[in-house]
Amino acid sequence: MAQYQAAALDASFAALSDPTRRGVLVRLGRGDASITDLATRFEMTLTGMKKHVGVLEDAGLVTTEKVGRVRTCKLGPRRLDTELAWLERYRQLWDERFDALDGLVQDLKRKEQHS
Amino acid sequence: MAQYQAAALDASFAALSDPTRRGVLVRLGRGDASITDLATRFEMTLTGMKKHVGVLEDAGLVTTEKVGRVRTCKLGPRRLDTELAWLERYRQLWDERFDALDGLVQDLKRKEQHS
DNA sequence: TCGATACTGAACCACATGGCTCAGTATCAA
DNA sequence: TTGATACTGAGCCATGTGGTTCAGTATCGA
Repeated sequence: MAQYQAAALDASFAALSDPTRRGVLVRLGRGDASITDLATRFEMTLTGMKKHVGVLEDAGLVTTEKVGRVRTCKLGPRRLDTELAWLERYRQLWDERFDALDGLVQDLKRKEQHS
Repeated sequence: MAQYQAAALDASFAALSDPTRRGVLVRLGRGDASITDLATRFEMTLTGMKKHVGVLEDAGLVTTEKVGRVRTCKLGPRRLDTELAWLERYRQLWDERFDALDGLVQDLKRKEQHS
C-alpha cells in the first residue's frame, strides 16, 4: 500500500521543492488566477509559468480550466495530507531515535560512575 | 524571514522527493548505518548510495562520521519542523479556500431560488 | 475585419540528478 | 606484508529542470 503512494510523494515533494511553485500555491490559496496573472507576479514568461503550473497539475496540487483565451488555475483536490502524514511519521521516528540515544547516554554515564 | 527558510525548504523537499532517500531516513530512524549497510539494503552501488547520503547531509537531514574505514550515518539535527509548518499552513489556506467556495455556492443557490 | 491579448508548442541552453564503472586510497586482520 | 574491506573521486550517460525565444493559434473587442 505504501508503494502506491510513493510516486505521489515523489511528485508532490518535487513540486514543493521550488520556491516559485510554493509561491504559486500560496497565491492560489487567496484566489484563482490566470497564467498571465501568475507570470506577471512572479516575473516570468508565460511559457515558463505554464511549465510550473504543469508540474503542479501533474502532482495534483492545481487544476486548470481554459475558458476562451484564458486558462484559470485553482488549487487542486490534494490537500497534502499524505505528505503531512509522512512528515509526522518521520518526526515520530526522529523523537524515538533521540530518546533512545538519550537512554544510551544515561546508561553510559551510570556505568562510568560505577567503574 | 520567510526568505531565509526558502533555500532550506528547497533542499529538504528535493531530498524527500526520492523514494530511496525517504527509505534511508526511515532506516536511520531504526538505528545508525554505514554506507555499505544502506547500499546493500537498497540494492545500489556504494557510490550511488554515497550520493544520496550527500544530498540528505546537505539538506541537514543526516549527519555522518567516518571512523577508520567506516562512515556511519545517523539522523541529522533537523526534525522537518519547518517543512511540517509549511504544509500545515498550506492545508489551512486550502481549507479556507474551499470554505470560501462553499460559501459562494450557497450564495448562488440562494439567489437561484429567489429568481 | 483587424489588432491586441492569452496561451501553446517546439526547440534550445546550462546545469542538476540518479544511476553506473573504474581506478584509486586507507584501514583492518591474519 | 598482504589481501580483503570500505570508502572516495572522477567521469560517463540518459534524463529532467528551470528558464528562455520564437513562431504559431485562438479568442476578444472595437
